[in-house]
Amino acid sequence: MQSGTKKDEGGRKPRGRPRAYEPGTALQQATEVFWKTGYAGTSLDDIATATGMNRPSLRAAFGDKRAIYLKALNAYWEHKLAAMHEALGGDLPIGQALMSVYDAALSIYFSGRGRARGCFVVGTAVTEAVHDAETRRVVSDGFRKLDGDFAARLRLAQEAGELKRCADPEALAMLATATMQTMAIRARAGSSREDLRRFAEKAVGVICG
Amino acid sequence: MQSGTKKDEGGRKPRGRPRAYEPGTALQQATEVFWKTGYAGTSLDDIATATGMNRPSLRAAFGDKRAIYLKALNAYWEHKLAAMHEALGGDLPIGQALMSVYDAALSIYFSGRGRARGCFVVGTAVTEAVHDAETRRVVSDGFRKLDGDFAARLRLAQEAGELKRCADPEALAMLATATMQTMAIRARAGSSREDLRRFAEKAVGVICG
DNA sequence: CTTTTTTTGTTCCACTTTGCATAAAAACCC
DNA sequence: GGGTTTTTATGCAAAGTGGAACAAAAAAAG
Repeated sequence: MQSGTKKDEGGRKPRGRPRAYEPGTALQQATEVFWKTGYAGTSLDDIATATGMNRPSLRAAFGDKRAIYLKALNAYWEHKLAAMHEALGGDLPIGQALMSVYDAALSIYFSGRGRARGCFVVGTAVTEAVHDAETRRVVSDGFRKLDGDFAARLRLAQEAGELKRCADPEALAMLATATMQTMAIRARAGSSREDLRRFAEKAVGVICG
Repeated sequence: MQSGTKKDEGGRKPRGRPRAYEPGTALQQATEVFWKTGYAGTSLDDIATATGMNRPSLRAAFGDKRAIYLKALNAYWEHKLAAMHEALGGDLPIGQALMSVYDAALSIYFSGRGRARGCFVVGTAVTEAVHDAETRRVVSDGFRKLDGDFAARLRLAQEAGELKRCADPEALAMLATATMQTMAIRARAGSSREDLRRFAEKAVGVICG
């Protein structure tokens, strides 16, 4: 059944009629729709239109609407956390490392055509988190990881003498996450990318101050 | 038509059959439902059940679904901003003033029965803000006012010597708003009230630091 | 070429949702 | 009490939504 990719990587093609879509691309297109109009505001017809698939194919590929959303949510977190991790990973000074994180975040928040959609999690999953336990778990796990990545990097900076001895890396990490979240919210509320970047610079100043 | 309250405050009762509901209460009950399941996730039947009204009465009283939501959103902002303003207004030291703001926010985020719903704006309106211009305007106006209130109070603190001379009140104000927003998000994602309050104390320490 | 396998595309069904139309009810005014 | 006004309550029609059934299509395997 849901055996993931049935593509035979060894060159041998699978047996039946070939798929008219690419699962990864289709999930990405589904994500775009959810991202813009939210989980409840998106219908399967909307997703079918966006992917070029029809509903039975959608169901066969990803399951029902909630399953599609959860797959989109997990894929988004994976992508986003990888981008954050990479931006934090270089050997830049802590302030520049944080700014590269926020620049990466802005690239995501202002991606796609049309109005900025901010963060997929903040903009859509947080709404569902109250009444959907699985979504709530995925959301909180993701933010926990984000806090953890920031905290680890900030501890490193503190050991390197870039931060005050009395600073609390865990608290600063949550503020770093908060900065990212407020940028996501404000992007969705209409703030310009330039304004948000200026704010990020000031926030980094306070955090590293 | 939509002349607002038709109640004759002078004691004389209005002409027709009396209303079986109180508009303010009904709007509050509608807010509760939207707060929990979001705009798109709430049907008029849900609202009718929550208010005890039937749909035609709902329509006559508040208009269609979007109109009900916008009224709920405006009423929420009014209440929330008043609470924030009042918490900031006392003559407490800046750190305590900020904490009383966050305590007031937590009271709202953890109000009602069942799981914490966080902030109505962050939890529901932000989702709609991308594709609904009016919602987007109301959301951004509210956050702008919040930033402004924080900034005014922080400027006062700076003049009183409670903050460093080099501090940037506008930037700190946005961080103060960000702190509130992250608390709203984390409340909805399942964080405990105690954890959030501890985080608020640390955030205040950084902001006033 | 036929069979088998897998996906596609059409169609249908049950349910929900919204808006409206219309009747019934409850109050005041004469 | 009868008429007027305003609200409540019931019901209906049209559109939307999610799910599933089924035949057609496309490819490999024999």
